[in-house]
Amino acid sequence: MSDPQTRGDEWLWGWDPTPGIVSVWAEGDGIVHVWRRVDGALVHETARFRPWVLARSLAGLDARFTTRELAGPGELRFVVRADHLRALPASRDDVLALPAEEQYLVASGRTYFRGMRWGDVRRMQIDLETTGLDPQRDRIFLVAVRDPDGAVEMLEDADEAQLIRALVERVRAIDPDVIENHNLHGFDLPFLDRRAQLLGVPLALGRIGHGLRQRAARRGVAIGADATRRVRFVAPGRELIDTLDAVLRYDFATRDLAGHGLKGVAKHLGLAGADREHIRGDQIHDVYGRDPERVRRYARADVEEVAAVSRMLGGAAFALAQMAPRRYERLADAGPATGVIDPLLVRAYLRANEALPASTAGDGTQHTGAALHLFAAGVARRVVKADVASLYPSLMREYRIGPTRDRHGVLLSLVDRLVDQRLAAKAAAKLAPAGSAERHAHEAMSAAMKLVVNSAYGYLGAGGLTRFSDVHAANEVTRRGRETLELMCRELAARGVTLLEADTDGVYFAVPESWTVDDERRVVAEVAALLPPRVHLELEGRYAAMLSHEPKNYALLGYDGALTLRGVAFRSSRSEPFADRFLRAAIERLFAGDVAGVRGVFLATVAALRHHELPARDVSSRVRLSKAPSEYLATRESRRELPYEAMLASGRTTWAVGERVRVYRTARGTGRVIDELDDEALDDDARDYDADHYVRVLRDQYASRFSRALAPDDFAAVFADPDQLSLFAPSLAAMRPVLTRVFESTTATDDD
DNA sequence: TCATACCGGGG
DNA sequence: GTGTACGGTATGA
Repeated sequence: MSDPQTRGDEWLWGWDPTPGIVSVWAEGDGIVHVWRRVDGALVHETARFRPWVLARSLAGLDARFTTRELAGPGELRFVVRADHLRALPASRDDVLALPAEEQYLVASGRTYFRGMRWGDVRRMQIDLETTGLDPQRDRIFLVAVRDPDGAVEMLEDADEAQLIRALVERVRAIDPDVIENHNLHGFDLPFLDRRAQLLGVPLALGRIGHGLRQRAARRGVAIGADATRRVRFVAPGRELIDTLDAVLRYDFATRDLAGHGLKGVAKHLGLAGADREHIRGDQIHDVYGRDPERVRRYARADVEEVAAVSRMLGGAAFALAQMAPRRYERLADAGPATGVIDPLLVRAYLRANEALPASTAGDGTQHTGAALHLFAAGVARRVVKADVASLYPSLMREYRIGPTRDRHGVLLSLVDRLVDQRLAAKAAAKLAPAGSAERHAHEAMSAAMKLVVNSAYGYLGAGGLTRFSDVHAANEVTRRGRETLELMCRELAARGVTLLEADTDGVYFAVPESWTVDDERRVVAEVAALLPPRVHLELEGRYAAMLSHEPKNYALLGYDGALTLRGVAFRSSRSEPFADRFLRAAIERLFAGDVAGVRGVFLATVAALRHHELPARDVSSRVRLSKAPSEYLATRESRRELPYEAMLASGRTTWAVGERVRVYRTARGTGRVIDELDDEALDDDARDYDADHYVRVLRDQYASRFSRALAPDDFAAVFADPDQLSLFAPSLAAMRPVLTRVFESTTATDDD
């Protein structure tokens, strides 16, 4: 038995040093194909392995099997082997049967990409341009391909079958380890597969075999009639990577993306060219007919942006594949708990010759969530946000909270190691030159480690899904979390701050007028010193003012004047443009202490509505049509609904379910549709909207966001009808925003 | 009004 | 032989 240090390393990285594995493929027959990059060249090796499963008992099993009994109290204690996977039982409650290539990786201790850098992997990008989104009806007319060295080529052919053959030929000639695109698994591959099938063209995109295989995947596409069965495609010998998965993971950590589409993401990350060609999706084929060069520029930009997004964000999955015993493409879309941590634990227990627990449904214990407090509502000045980074994993490490059935403490060992090695990776990244491959590699490793560390708590709470899940341990983590948050709040309050809102791992508070930045830092540091050593409280942000409305619904004013609105009360895609502008302008006045100014904004908005000074677009809202025309007509007599009435009144009698339109209410009580795409429509703007209705909307749905910020009488005066202006005008100048303490507001949020 | 189910993307 | 989260929106009772 090896020493604890080595053992812990093996749990995290495996043990077999074979370098350069870029793809693994195994069937049930005990033959495994391994493709490796050796000094840049591709080597294809095959090896034998004996398929195996873990079983609770040997009852009913044939004498042809070989078996081995594992130690410890776990239920899954017999390793059963056979010449072919077919002869072994499939996965069920009392049997663990991994996919064939994972059996090989777990047993051998090999992983992908040892000794490789992210840039060493040969990655090709492909992007289909089609006449529409439905492969049953639409067709492919162009494919952009980018080879691993950056050369871009357009494949075009009016004969779609020829076009698909040309694509397959290019893939085989370039022979990449990885094929990438944005939404590859959600669009390109299913579309390509369907078209190839309809046209009878073999889709031999892999390194062996003649067509694509499928694997079950929650976030795959529905194939055939059974919509509950979702799959992703597999090309043996290559890894099919969807940059959308990398983007989702990235945004999960940073939460700074407005959307996950390729164009927006590339722009956000600074990867888009200044003259990037844009064409609206439904016009691409039309434009191709008139101006094919433009579509080529567009498709070229797509594959180049995919390559750039992948280079920047794809390193994290690459790093995960150096740790966990699964195919790279599965680690790229796996959930971190079931998809990364569980395989690591399985490998660790088998390495220790230790039996695994059977999956259990849990004992019915409820999972309790984090704490959420609203202490005060209204307007506060000099606001500080302090929070604990990675609170839950820190608590798990501090109090040694792990799954009861994890006798060897593998999960905590993994978390300890990952936290330490992540700090090392972060430090190494800082030392490497900006933009260098080394820095990228260290940052990617750090991102991958963070992903796993932060999901360790989720692993505990995922009752039934993860092998070692333990709701009691998860509850102990959240209990410690609530305790920590309460301690933070109590100690901050004792140092003279005004608590505003606290949620899970962070707290907003206001400091006295006389305080300097150093005073703010000092109290945070003092309170941080009272927390357990591994729990690090930090000053996360400073704001000039905060309008606290409801839990998780607030507005913040930065010291740079930037206004941030959070929560449904302040931002909604359905809100009318005039109302959005009203909210921002009025909140700005409020933060300036200018209550008369708030009324001014209100009065100006009311007047603009009543005098029809605003274009109809400003009062319109974006809605989704969820009923088909026939559906709506069936219920129209009993219940009239504005969006559909607006469509009918605008002469639109047909529409597609799911279509989004801008509508507004007209004075005659029906509605009208605004053509969003047609800027000219502004010119013949009838401005026939129902002004009184929109004044009511303004007062009831938007002015109400100020109810906590003003004393009740003041609130009534500020948002009173314009006719009453003279009554209240003299007192407006004396009014001040208020902050009110809220009592009994503590909740433990329910999550599951 | 409130709870819950579903979506995010691609042409 | 699969399973994130999160915040928003659309839906049903």
